[in-house]
Amino acid sequence: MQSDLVIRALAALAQVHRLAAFRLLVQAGPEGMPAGALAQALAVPASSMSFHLAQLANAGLVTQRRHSRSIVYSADYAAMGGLMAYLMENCCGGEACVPAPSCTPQISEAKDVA
Amino acid sequence: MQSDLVIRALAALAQVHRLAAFRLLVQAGPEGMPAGALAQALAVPASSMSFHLAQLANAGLVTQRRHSRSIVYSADYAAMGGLMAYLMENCCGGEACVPAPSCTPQISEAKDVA
DNA sequence: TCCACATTTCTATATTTATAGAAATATGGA
DNA sequence: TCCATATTTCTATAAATATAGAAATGTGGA
Repeated sequence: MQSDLVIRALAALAQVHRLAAFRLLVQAGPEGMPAGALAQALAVPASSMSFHLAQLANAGLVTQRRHSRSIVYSADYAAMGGLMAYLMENCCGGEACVPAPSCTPQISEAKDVA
Repeated sequence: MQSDLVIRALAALAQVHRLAAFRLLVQAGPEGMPAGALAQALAVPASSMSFHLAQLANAGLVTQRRHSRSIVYSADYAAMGGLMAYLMENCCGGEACVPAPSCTPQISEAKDVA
């Protein structure tokens, strides 16, 4: 993960609605949630939610796939791990640091994660 | 760590100079670096560097202490850990997740970390 | 084909953030 | 006390971002 992407990822997360949406997706797991459900959960107009989801996607933090009329978003766990790794890099000059974390869920029934 | 602080921390890191400065501080360890050295390392005017450092401090990501004429900044490792923990919270619905990382350096000679 | 639904793209406006020079503040030494 | 250094605060300007209505797009059912 390079600097520019990291900046975009951090900027994407540094906004109330996007942070909330991302966390909902993180907690939802690989199955994800449709845009409308996110908009409703956060009480944000559809067009605004779309704007925010586009930024999360642009930063590589979420993926999207169409499921019938809905567009379902899922958190990209690898991207999240990469972001953390970048922030921790060479922590304390490389001494006594915990290795970068990762969250790799066992894919249960949602194998079609785009 | 609560939502508002997390937003501020993410926003603080989502800027080239601040991300670079923070990473320099992370790598510098508890000893930290004076504002001037950071400004020089990043080729940024002193007033701009000061502006950016103030935001990192406001987000709780760095601490500052005066050392003679210089003001020395250090990364706050606990804050960084807290930020990561927040992002990972309830990852995958709480299943099969790595515990939140932390970087707790063994304080060598810099015991005066404000 | 026509219509309802889910979402996005377009648009304009309001708000926030970055930038860096100049002036102000604090520290230490001559 | 006076001066040089290190940094911050003040200021104005430039640039990026958030907001949400309205219109456009894609999907599926009657």
